[in-house]
Amino acid sequence: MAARTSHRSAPAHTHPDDVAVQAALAALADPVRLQLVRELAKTDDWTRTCGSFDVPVGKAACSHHFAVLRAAGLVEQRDEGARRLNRLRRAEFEARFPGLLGLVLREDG
Amino acid sequence: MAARTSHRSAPAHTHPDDVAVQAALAALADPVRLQLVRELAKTDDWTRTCGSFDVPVGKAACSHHFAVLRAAGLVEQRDEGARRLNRLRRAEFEARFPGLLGLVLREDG
DNA sequence: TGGAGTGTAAGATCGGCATCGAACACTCGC
DNA sequence: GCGAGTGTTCGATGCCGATCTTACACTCCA
Repeated sequence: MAARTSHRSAPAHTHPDDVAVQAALAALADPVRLQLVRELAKTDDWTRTCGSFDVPVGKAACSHHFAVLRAAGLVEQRDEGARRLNRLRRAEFEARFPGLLGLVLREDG
Repeated sequence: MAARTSHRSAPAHTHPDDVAVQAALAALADPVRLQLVRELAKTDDWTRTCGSFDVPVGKAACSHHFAVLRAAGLVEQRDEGARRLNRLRRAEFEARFPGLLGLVLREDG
């Protein structure tokens, strides 16, 4: 199994190509998830852990939101030791839904 | 009151500029509303009435959905006699959320 | 090996939204 | 005026999703 840092089962990912427009919109229509995506976009890939976000919800809810973002093809997760690192799938998502990520990351409401 | 065809109170409209991204996404994340927008895009402006859509819901729900689309700056309505005609606000919405309407109107899921 | 830190899973609760049925308002043609 | 057609509003209902608490699994480090 090569150089795996973790023995935890890797989370199931969905490629943006397999995501319906409606699912993508629904994923981004939630305020908490919107904040997660925006904060995630501000930092480098594989630097933010699930619990490092300043969201007004508990860790269980936060974990749930990341599962939704994963299913929508918006984020990718990788285990590194006890932590689960995240990455925004900019390129793939942009290829599937051109412009959508840009709209969401704009400053204005 | 000039040349009004109707005496019914005109529905309240919201300009896309006053709509938050999240509200726009939420409006389009519903399957029925998505269908309404798509069908509306296929025909000329001011030709479709509220009840002329083949949606799997009653007229009360349909009326509600049009109110949501109106509040999201997606459609404009105009009374003409007993009927309420609709128009997709392509240009204004495109100016506010570039590319979003195009994504939604694409053929693929 | 034990404790701290991190994330997930399960079960319960709660609120919001989509929907419906019925009643009402308005317009048009007879 | 009356009936048909069209659309909105109201109240009630049902369901899905967001959230919490608790418990569990896993990793790291002392």
